[in-house]
Amino acid sequence: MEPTEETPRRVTRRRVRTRARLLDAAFAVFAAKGFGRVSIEEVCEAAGFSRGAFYSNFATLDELFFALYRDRADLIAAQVADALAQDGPDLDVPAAVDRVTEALLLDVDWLLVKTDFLVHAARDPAVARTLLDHRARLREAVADRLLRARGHTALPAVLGDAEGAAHAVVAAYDGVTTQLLLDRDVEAARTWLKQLLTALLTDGSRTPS
Amino acid sequence: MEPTEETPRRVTRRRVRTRARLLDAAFAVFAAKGFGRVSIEEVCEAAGFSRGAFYSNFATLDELFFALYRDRADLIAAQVADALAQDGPDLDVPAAVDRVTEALLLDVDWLLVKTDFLVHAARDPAVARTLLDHRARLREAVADRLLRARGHTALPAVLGDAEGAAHAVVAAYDGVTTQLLLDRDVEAARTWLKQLLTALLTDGSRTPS
DNA sequence: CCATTTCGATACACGAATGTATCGGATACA
DNA sequence: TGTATCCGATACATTCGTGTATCGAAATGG
Repeated sequence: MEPTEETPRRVTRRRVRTRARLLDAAFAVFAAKGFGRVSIEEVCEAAGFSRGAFYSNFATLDELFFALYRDRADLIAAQVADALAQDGPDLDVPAAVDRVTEALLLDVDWLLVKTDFLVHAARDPAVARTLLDHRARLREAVADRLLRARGHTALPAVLGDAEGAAHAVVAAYDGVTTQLLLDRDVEAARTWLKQLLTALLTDGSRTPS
Repeated sequence: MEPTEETPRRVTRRRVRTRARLLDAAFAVFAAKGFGRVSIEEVCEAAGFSRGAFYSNFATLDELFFALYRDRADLIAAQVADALAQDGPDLDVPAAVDRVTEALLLDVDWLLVKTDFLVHAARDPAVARTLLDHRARLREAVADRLLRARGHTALPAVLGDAEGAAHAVVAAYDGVTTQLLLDRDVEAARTWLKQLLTALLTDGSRTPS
């Protein structure tokens, strides 16, 4: 199953542009109808192409989906890394929590597609491994950040080391995401996530604001 | 769109049995392949029926899916309610946490189907409302339970009232579920959920065991 | 035990989506 | 600008799933 690079065929400008247009259109269509209910033709139509364009760039809809996820996930990961590294080596956790929250809960459409991908991965061990790796990297970044903040803010309490705390952060994010998918209230989700993270990352004996 | 009960047609024994067999088969097939990738015929084949049986009992695959979710969700809800009401009016939270955790994270297949349903609901406001109601009831049960335990165990710290704490419990459950779908490690998920809930529901200044 | 109703199997027609093969126009490069 | 290559459109064959109509058998109730 080698998807896209067997013979490293010459990448023309036109090719990358149509590929990008296909991916963008696919994102919109997937978000609107769900991966399971989308046909190749719908994606092409949304992109303003015929199926010929699709088969010239991808072998199957799954392959496109995978590429789509990969691109966007990398983008989000970069944004989060940015938000984490924003301030200098010394800092307070609450501010970082704010920034990360904004970055993570930006776009409901992305959450929809991401969840579709999760469902996909849950039944394909190879895909699952990819997703697990992404998550592990995210946790690592968070853990590093928490270690850097050690001493400035109260340490997590019952969760063990920084790695455990990072695990909790990701779990909180996933949990809030689920609710957000149902009620579509981004603002509520953000404040709620901030609250949860605060509860998890600061000593319970100290009540903030 | 009246699904099953227009004329309250006589429910024969045979009918309920085949309906049950169809639902069971559907559960297995949905869990294995995902709702989006399953055809009516596959379900019938798995149940040992022909498509005639299906169309005699359901109008569409969505309708079957909905019925399936409803049945199982009610069942789980009852189990959780049981686990919550288990001990008398006085009690410690940790024990309840243990029991609820066992009830909630029992079967990965169910989590798979439930997530499929979530994806479904995320794009259909009517279905979303149903799911939100389920979740609201669950939260309510948890909140009641927490209120009953008030005074016996340290109150939640930064989450506000019992309702807020219940919200956090559900979020933790959802978060752990996501990870479990990927690594399929039920035991790890259980201990991890217990840990999270403990962190959320007990005063952070007290380190358990 | 018979008559009637109900249920599920079978057969058929239809529509939708897929994949492929071919062709014409655009693009890159000299 | 000319030419060779690449790419996307079009047309076609095929498969797959759906929905319906009909029929025989089993179950129900008197």
